[in-house]
Amino acid sequence: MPELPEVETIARGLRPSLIGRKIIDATVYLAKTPEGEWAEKSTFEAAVTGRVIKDVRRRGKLLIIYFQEKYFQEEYFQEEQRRGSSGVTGITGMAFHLKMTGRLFTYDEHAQAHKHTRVAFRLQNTAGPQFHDGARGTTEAQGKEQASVSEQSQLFFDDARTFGYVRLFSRESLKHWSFWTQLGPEPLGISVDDFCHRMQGRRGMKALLLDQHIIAGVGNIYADEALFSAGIHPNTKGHDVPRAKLVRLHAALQAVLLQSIAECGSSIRDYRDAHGNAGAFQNNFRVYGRSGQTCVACQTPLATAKIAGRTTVFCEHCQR
DNA sequence: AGCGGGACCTGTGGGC
DNA sequence: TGCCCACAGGTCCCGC
Repeated sequence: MPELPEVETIARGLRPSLIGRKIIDATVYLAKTPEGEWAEKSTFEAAVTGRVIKDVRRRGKLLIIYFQEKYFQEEYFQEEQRRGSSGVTGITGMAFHLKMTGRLFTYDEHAQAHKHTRVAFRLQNTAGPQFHDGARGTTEAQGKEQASVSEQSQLFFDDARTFGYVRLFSRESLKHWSFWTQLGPEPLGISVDDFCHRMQGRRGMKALLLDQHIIAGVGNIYADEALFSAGIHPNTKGHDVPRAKLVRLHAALQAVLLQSIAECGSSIRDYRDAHGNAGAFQNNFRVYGRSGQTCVACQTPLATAKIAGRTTVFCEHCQR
């Protein structure tokens, strides 16, 4: 379920507890969870070890952890030299796709991996002078002393249904990751003109909204909610929708996404934010999950159909 | 070209 | 209580 607002909420929650932390080591519990050119268990584990987290961001439904780059870090250079040319140089971050049931939680250092833990990262709080410019004189002994007193924590990637993945990337490898290169623009940043242009395809409106190449980050929940809000039938072909209605949809989509982010996302079954808290936007659903109930606007019973491969709930009276 | 359907998964919940 | 099965859904892929 994590769609744009949920992933955004997770990123915001993780950011303060991850930035500046160093990955002490990682354990891959499910071999298929890492993808891409550094997917093999021991390669993945070696490749993330020693990285310092620079930032946590979102792109579409992807949650991205950026690492500090090696040329800013003498320590990195030494570590990569020690590893030799094992093909793990140049890595700039890792991208998580949570799919339906993926979760990213931070825990204290004593937490144990459990049934659904797919990858676990042990983290060390590296806050200290050795990471400031011109302070590379820190000795190994000082480093060890700091490590022993600094706080440790863990980041777990849990995923009951195992559809989720994590992928290490370098600047170069991103160019060859087609999902990344073909990802459409962010719905919260797209202009009205670009949005209308992109939504004028031959396919049905729901299929267009769900297509990550056209716009990134919209899933079943927010597609249904935005279409209801704009009064558009999910099966209407994009090129048959008048521009005025596409303009309304652009505003409706942004409004529903922003409101959901403000309420920390929607919690249906699995979804929890980085602190294990449920979101509240599910209380604002007007069509999603309301099959058979009446339309909040006209009291007509809501219709349910399989559209673009998804269960779709809509109002036949309000959406045309 | 676009759409439907299958595959990938497992926890949940309704029906009996 | 317990069993069976449909269902949930993001993405890719295949075939019509």
